[in-house]
Amino acid sequence: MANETASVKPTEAELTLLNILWKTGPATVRQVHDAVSETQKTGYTTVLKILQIMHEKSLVIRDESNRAHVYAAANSEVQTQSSLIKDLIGKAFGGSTSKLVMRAIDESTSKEEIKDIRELLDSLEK
Amino acid sequence: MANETASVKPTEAELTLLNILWKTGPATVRQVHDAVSETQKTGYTTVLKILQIMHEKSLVIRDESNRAHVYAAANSEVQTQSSLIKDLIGKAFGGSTSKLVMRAIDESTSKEEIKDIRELLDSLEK
DNA sequence: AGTTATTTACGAATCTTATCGTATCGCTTG
DNA sequence: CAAGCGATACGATAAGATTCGTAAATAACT
Repeated sequence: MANETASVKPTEAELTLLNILWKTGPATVRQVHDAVSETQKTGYTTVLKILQIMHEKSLVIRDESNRAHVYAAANSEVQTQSSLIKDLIGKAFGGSTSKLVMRAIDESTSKEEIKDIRELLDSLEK
Repeated sequence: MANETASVKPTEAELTLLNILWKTGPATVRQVHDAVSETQKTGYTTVLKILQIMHEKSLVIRDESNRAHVYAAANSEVQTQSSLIKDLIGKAFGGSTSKLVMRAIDESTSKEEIKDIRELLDSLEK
């Protein structure tokens, strides 16, 4: 029972490319490469290869109707974030969401952020 | 400037062993292997090897005074959890703690956990 | 002491990630 | 049409993770 949708965990390099795709929307290899090049030095074919592998894993979908294929993230940013968090909660927090949250929030969390979180709690309890 | 202390990110298998060491305290390879065997089938030498590698990476310390070396986690569970969360926040949440927290808390979070989190927020605002 | 059991050390085999070079394909343009 | 440019495909390489078998060392037992 191979999972076709949300189960594949992106690697670090893959997550970098996904972040770009979520931000810019569907993009060609060149566009992704240009974007990633602003912060890293990575070869064009490296980006191409990673996108091809991501396509095999169904982490991205691609439109091949033009010569330059257009790639897009297969899952939403929210979906992926949720799955990454669940993974971490399971592996490092004994399955306890509150433990993770308590560890995430610390002195450096701003009052603004605390307010946001409190409002979320309020809305959940209804 | 190689980091001697908190910077090495444990792999999945390593995290499994760390969880055991945090729970039981310092332990021999056999004890760790017995513990891990309750939920997985893993060879004794596999556990040994991973612990040796973790020792090279300074993820664990070991006492070699007896024939059966005694391993212990080099960093506390809290330290490691914090560092794993920071890592995830940086890579998948654009550096925003509140985004992570809001994604972590969902319908499945129990009232009990929500209460715990709320108390933490209260204590932080003082 | 000699045999057995336990442990560490070493290294091989496999898999995955990450990175690129080279080849090739298909347009575009002179 | 031929040459060149921009793209994909393919394969090679190197490093890290994971697994385990075998050998060697040490302790324990009869």
